Amino acid sequence: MTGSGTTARTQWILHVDLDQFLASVELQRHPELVGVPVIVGGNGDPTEPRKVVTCASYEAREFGVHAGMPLRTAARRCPDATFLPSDSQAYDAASERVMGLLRDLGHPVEVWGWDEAYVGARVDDPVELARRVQDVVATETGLSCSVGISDNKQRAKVATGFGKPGGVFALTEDNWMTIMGDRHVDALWGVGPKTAKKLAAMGITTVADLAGTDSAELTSAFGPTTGLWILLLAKGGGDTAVSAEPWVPRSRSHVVTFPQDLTDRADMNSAVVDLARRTLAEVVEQRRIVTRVAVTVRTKTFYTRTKIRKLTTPTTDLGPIVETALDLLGHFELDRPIRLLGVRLELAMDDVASPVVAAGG
DNA sequence: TCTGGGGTCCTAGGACCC
DNA sequence: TCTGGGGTCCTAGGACCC
Repeated sequence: MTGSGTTARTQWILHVDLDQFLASVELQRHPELVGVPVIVGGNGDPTEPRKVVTCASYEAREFGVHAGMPLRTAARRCPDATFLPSDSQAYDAASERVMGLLRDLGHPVEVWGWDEAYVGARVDDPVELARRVQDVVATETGLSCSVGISDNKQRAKVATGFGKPGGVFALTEDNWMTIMGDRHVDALWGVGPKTAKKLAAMGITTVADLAGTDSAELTSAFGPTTGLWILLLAKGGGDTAVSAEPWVPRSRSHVVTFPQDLTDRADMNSAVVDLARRTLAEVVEQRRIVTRVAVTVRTKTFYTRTKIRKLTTPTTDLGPIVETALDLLGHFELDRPIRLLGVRLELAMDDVASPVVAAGG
């Protein structure tokens, strides 16, 4: 395919991550808030219990506010912050615009949620491309993004962290171990607190430690897939494929945390029916078929369990889905106050209608 | 001022069949 | 009669991520 004069260029992977995405979208609508702490979450009421921060602006982060923190804690830490309700439609629209701009660059784009995407590109100068991405996004949308550069997704993602906010950073074979070797294993994308603790018990605390561990030791502790995977991550490896194919969801779910715990069985039933109905409506809209139904229960003490059952026949009918969900609910001990209920519908992956091939791009 | 919501993937173990 | 072992399907639970 490629002659010696035009040897295949490196396939670079750029990880594009929008900075403080939700807060930035809000700042565009409320320019008077630029430069002051902004906290997005819940209904925008900082006194509301059982609601958490979805996104904190950099100014709010200075006060120790971060995503996942209860709004009431955030209000205590940063009383002067402006609290705004989460407006998913606005974020959807902003995200679509950005992803469209990325696609217009002519390289495959793999979307990873609202505010992240991978761009795969065989170019000589990935830094130049990264700058161009930032430029186009800033010019067309006013949003700032950080870009990580590498030759696989995981390393590119880690690189982005060094570029935030608004910067570009490349991590490659040449600088990986120099930069990452002494860092704690949880700096790797995919190594969380549990794995880190288990590794620490094995005497492995840094990325370099992990990279130098015998694979047999890791596979016996973590299983054949996970063991080899975290070893690869420590060595700077990862997924090298960027797919522009539209993602086909495996499941659709909704959960609800009640403002006050439920103790009445009839209330629990109606909540589950409502969750199933809403979730199924979205599944049907996507022209998908349900194969399994799962129900999640969380008690007052945060004890959380899920029961799941395969349907005798894949279906889009509400009847058997609700019946299954209620039956699963009935298999829990419901004598304790219930904090959260959830319904997840798992979807048939075969016979998924192929995406319509657009005639005109 | 306790701990949201939406996802994916992997592993373990029991049941069942050959 | 007793025993070994592979393969598959299913559910529960864990871990991680944004």
